[in-house]
Amino acid sequence: MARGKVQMRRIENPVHRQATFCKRRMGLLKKAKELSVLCDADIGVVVFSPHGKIYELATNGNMQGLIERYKSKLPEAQVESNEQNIPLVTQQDVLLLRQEVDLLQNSLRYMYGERDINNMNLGELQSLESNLEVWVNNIRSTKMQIMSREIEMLKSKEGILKAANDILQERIVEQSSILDPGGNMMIPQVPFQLTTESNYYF
Amino acid sequence: MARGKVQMRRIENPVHRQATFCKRRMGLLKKAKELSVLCDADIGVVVFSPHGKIYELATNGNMQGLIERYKSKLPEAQVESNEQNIPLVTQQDVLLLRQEVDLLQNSLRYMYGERDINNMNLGELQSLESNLEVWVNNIRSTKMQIMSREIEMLKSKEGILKAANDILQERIVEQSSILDPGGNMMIPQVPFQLTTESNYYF
DNA sequence: ACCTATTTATAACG
DNA sequence: TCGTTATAAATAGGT
Repeated sequence: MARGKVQMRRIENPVHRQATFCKRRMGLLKKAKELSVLCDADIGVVVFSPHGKIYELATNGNMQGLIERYKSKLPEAQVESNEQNIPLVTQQDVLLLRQEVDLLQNSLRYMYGERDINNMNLGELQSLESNLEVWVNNIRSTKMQIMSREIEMLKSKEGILKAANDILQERIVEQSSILDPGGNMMIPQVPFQLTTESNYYF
Repeated sequence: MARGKVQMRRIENPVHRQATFCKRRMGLLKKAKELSVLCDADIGVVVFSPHGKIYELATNGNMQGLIERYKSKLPEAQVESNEQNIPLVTQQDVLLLRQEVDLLQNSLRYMYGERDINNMNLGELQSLESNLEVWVNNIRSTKMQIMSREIEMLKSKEGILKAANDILQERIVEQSSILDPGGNMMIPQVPFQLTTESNYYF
């Protein structure tokens, strides 16, 4: 895909093949994560390298759950397997339970992981905690931005009002010199109140 | 990835989300096929849409086979934990879990209901921030509970092991005085290794 | 592992 | 969903 189109067949050079495997494997998992996040989907990916090594991704953090969900949604799989003689009632009950669990997991996604106190996973909690902290930090920085913006706006408002005030003052001085050429009347020297006039300028 | 960078979070507009889901799903499966062909790897991909529809790819044409292969390569710890711990879930655990679930769902609903941090006002941000902080604190206290429990367990384990060790030592002294009444033989004074014996007590 | 020229994927729009 | 196109991302080949 770069520096030359690639033919869609097995790369014969083992070094090239290994390098491409590494790069594209990472790309594939990244794409899977992105699809999951953007579109609210649960995704499982398993990659077996030619040497048998496993690379996997389960966007809900639990491949077993995905596999069971997969099996439960595929009628053919059960017909195919040798478990036809197991009582149907039990099977259906299990399926219903699984679906319920899946729904819960779907709603909770990443912060899920502490279903059994005896079996809680510290690592998952840790990761959830830091995710939330990133989230809180984002909110705080957004708040800062909003407040900065308001401050900027108020400052510029202040500048404009001051200028308007100056103009009004001048005009008053003009008018009073016309009405009272001798300058004997008392003219208030304080600026006009700003709060009322400000609405005309915004 | 085109006509504008995309933020890595759930697409809120349902129409856009569906369109993106369709395109990216196809892209993901294509990438998986390519990796498989180019690098001679076996790959399984399962995608659950938010509405529960399944899209899948198994490069060897047989997802069941890939699943079996996946399971056979896993450390048995997971299978073991699944089968052992399900019976241990108590009513209390379920209640606690439900409460936790409610809290999480409320936070989530609040978040997603507001679409996007950038469109929230200061008051909403403030409220969301404190919700998240409650959440983080709950997680921290849960972590503390887990760790306390582990510490308790390790301590009691230690006590039992020490007692067992003492008993074993006594027995050795008895035996050696029978075998060697004169006390001329060298008797090792170090305790037996605990790691092996401990398995009999747990 | 890092660097870019290029190919691919895809967001926005109709 | 399908087509188009401008642009972001992935990555092949090289160092």
